[in-house]
Amino acid sequence: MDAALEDRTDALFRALADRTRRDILRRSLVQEYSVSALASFYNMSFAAVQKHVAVLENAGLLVKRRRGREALAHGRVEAVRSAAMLLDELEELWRGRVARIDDLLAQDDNTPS
Amino acid sequence: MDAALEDRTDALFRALADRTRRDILRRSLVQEYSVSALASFYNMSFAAVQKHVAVLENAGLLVKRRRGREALAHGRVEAVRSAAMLLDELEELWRGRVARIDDLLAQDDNTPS
DNA sequence: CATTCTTACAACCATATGGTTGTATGTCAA
DNA sequence: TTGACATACAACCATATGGTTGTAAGAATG
Repeated sequence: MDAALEDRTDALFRALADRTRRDILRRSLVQEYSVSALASFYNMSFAAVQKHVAVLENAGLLVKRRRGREALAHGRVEAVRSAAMLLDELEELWRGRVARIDDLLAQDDNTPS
Repeated sequence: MDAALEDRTDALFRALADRTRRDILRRSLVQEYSVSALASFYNMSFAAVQKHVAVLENAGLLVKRRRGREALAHGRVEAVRSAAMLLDELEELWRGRVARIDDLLAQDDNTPS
């Protein structure tokens, strides 16, 4: 398994591992919000929310588009799906019916000692 | 949404956000491994692997049972499923066909300012 | 133009995380 | 009983994370 893929997977799950970010994601999956509109929902600074948005964006879970002075964020359901598929792979592994088991368990870094 | 539920969700995704832990989970979903057996797969200290196992256990992704002097770890596919279901909820939200949208978006802490 | 809104980003701080080594304890085998 | 093996856990360290405030700059509006 590719190290870059693992990096992206780390970022994906890490982005999901924060309740504020999950809430931002929920909202921005339903409709577009400017960063300041999102910020108004939480009792933390604008900059803090801005950072959360950046983490989600970095993980591919959300994209921003520019409209005048504001940045409109909307969630990317495909990224949510890809996270779900990674979990499905784990489940398949458990079911014992994975063809690519070598691929899944093969290590490049973190190599057996 | 319950704060305790959010805590568990944080722990779930956080546990999944590390490649070593994902690998431990993959392996222990297929079969039981003692902690030291798991440790032998990675070039880091036994204690480091032990901590990763503890993080997975704490997130409910894995359980340990005792056999003599060794602790056998095996993955809990139900926890993997519950993580997948959380992602499914996000997807449903995006599809716009969620009945419990109020429930999902209602905040107790992180209240609108 | 001047002002206000919205974003971007740097600097800083406290705590969490992922790793280490070392020590203690329990279990199996000789 | 002694010794080796497996686990547990504490202490420590460097870096990442989640928050803050402050500053700068682009875009809408008077």
